[in-house]
Amino acid sequence: MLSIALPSPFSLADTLDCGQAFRWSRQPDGSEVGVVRDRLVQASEHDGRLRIEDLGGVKGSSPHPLSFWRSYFALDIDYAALHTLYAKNRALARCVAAAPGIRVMRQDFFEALLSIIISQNNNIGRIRGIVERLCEQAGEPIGIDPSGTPRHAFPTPHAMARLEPPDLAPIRAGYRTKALLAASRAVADGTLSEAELRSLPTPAARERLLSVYGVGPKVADCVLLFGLGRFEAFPVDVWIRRAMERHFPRGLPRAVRPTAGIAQQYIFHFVRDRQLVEP
DNA sequence: AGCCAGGGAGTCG
DNA sequence: CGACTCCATGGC
Repeated sequence: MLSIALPSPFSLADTLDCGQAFRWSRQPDGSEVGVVRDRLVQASEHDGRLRIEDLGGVKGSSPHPLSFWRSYFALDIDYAALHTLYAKNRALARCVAAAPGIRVMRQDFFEALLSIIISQNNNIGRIRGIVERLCEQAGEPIGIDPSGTPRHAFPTPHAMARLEPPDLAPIRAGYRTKALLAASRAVADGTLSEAELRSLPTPAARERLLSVYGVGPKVADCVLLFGLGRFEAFPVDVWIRRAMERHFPRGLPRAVRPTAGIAQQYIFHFVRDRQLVEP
């Protein structure tokens, strides 16, 4: 079992349940169980520390080391400094006040890409169902979670690429099926390379994403943010904070950059769902 | 029954 | 480019 000292602010529940990830679920005891890459894990927060217990994984995989979790939960990012920056913008300040412990996680690229395609014109409950059925359909089995449900890893691009639309009928993704397969094939055949995207500046990476069928501006920005860790498109680290201050010495402009708007939108939905503000 | 929910593609002017 | 319309599905 791993134990990690948590920076402040941080909220495990808010981070995992705000709609940026779809494979974690809250347990009756308050802990969170989820599938992360090839492993089933249970996480909980106790007086300033994050506890992570590995519950098994696909054959041949091994538990994630502590360094993985630091990156996954963005524990290296100075959110206190970020919140200071956000205080200058009314909308962002409201987001922070509603759920100050949310962190934008670094998730798996391919999982983020397909999950976000699924999320288009959709709602969180149904998104979670489709994602889970997709994993049952095409992902490697892992084992039984504490609630007795069999869990699977997220499908690999190659496993997805050899499917046809009828194969995906059971997941009931509707018209998103075509886009799921197009994106999967683009990744599987190298047309859309994660390594290349990571090597590209954000605007060029966005263009590459937009060239894939079913990927529009919203999905591209979400993939940059959640699947490629482009926090500079979403100004969450100190380096970018400095860059922003250099470009906007008087503070943030009224219109924040597009990707920041996306994260903001996600958090607003979370806030609305919790009925902390008027719809 | 009708509307809509974390969009995007296709088709018109 | 801007303003449509359609696209499956499921919950309210």
